Amino acid sequence: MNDRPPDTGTNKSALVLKLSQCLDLEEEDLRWIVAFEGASESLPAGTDIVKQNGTYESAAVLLEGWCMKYKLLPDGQRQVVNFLLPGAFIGLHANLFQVTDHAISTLTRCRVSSFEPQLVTRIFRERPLLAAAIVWDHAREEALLMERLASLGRRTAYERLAHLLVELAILLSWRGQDLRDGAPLPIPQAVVADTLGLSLVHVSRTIQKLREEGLLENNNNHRGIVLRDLAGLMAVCGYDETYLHKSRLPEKTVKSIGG
Amino acid sequence: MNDRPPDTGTNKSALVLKLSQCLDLEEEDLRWIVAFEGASESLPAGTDIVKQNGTYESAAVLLEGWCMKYKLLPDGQRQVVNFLLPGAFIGLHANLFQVTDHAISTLTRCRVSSFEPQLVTRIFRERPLLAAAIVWDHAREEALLMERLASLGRRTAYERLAHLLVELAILLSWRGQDLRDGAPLPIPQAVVADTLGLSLVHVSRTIQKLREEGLLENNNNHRGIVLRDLAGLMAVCGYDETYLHKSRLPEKTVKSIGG
DNA sequence: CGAAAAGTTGATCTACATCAACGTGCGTGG
DNA sequence: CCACGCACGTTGATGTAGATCAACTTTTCG
Repeated sequence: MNDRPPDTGTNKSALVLKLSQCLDLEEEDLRWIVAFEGASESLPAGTDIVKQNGTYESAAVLLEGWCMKYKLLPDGQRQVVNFLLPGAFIGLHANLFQVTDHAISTLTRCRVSSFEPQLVTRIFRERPLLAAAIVWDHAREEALLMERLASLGRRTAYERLAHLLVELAILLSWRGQDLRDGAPLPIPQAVVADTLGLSLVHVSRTIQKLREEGLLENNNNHRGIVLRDLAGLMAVCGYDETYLHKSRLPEKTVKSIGG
Repeated sequence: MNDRPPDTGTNKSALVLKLSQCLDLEEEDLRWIVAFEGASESLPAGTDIVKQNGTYESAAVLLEGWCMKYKLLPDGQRQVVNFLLPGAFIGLHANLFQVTDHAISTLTRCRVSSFEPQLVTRIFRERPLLAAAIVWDHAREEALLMERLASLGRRTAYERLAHLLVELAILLSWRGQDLRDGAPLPIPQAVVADTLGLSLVHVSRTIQKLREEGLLENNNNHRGIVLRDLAGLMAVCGYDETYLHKSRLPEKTVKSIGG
């Protein structure tokens, strides 16, 4: 799963860590990225960062903690679209759209640092290779979304849950964290339900089942999901990580832009 | 639904038509776009344009006809991700990823014109405002995907179908076509099923129901879906078109890039 | 310590899947 | 031009994954 030894990410910023996955950042790129990570702000769990049908105030980078991006339907139901991990952009669409079609809120205490949306447009004008890295990141987000769609459309509850957990475990492992070390997911079951298109009750039962199969830890303190058998979970859902696109920008793209 | 009189699109290319939605294209932009639409090729219905787990050969623009983008799961099931209408890019990710995580094939006879993927990177370097328009288009695709996810996660079969039909009707109306004029959708029910995460049989029954309600045409020749009452369909699913982002690039973005 | 958030469990219900057979229209080749 | 075959669609009977309703723990936190 990991070709290269995981970077613990203690010195590098999460954003640098992420963008480094697709190309070798130069000194100047790092200077640009520093501008993203200026003054940071700490937000408690349950804070709304972006409100649906609102306007984009500012853009930000998530430095620490977990967020979720979700949509509210007219009848009050909620669909969680994805989870934001450190290094994720928040509200990057500020440059593209006037009105938000989704909401974002924190799942844990978070550190975020906001920046002027114009910063991105300047990168587009002055640093096209770094712009490509941002587009690359965006395209990968979309790839995750497509896979989630396939889950909701064609997988059973059992498979969906396993698939989600494997995905998160892999994404975290890229950041040097490891869910197999007994760290619980900071996601309440109600949120899992709204992510996978299931009812809260059925999520609870499905987790039970995964615990009985020995795939999840049998935690007595009834709180949080703890992985136990990653390979088993992957087998359950026929996990294929192609869609994560763990690969660098093609050489010819870099050449063609960066010259 | 339509603020501006619909452009019939007979003179302008579909791609120009689409990108014009977000900004006023200049002469030079048009020259770049012409490069996308060089020699065109005609493909019969049912042609695979992009194969899953393959490599990106070339990129293309869809000039005429309908395509679908879909994923195949390990167990052979299929999830349709979205439909491509004239003006859509095909395989634009060639610049970003090595391996495809989805497939694309034609639903009708199509005209496509392929171009060197490098063309896009050159636009990124030399014509950032046009690059922004391409990113804008990509972001809008993602917005549709999010809404589809919400459908699969939280809407009933009846609502899902209505929502899909309204969405397609609106997208077509932007191109000057109108589904209410009795034109049938070129989408077989099996494909609708794989789009909405339903079984073929249930799609058939759900269509029946919409016909009984007078929302769809009661076509006797048992082929194709024909709209009848668009407002009724919108009411059924609580349609909110915010996510279509029918708005131009914000002025400050244009200024900030285009100077 | 009390209240609210999070999770569990059981009973019942239903939207949708599955299985199976049949109708309809279209294209192709003889 | 007819006949065969196939893609597409319909219909009915039955099965089931997951929703819903409701009561009850357990944990967290003010």
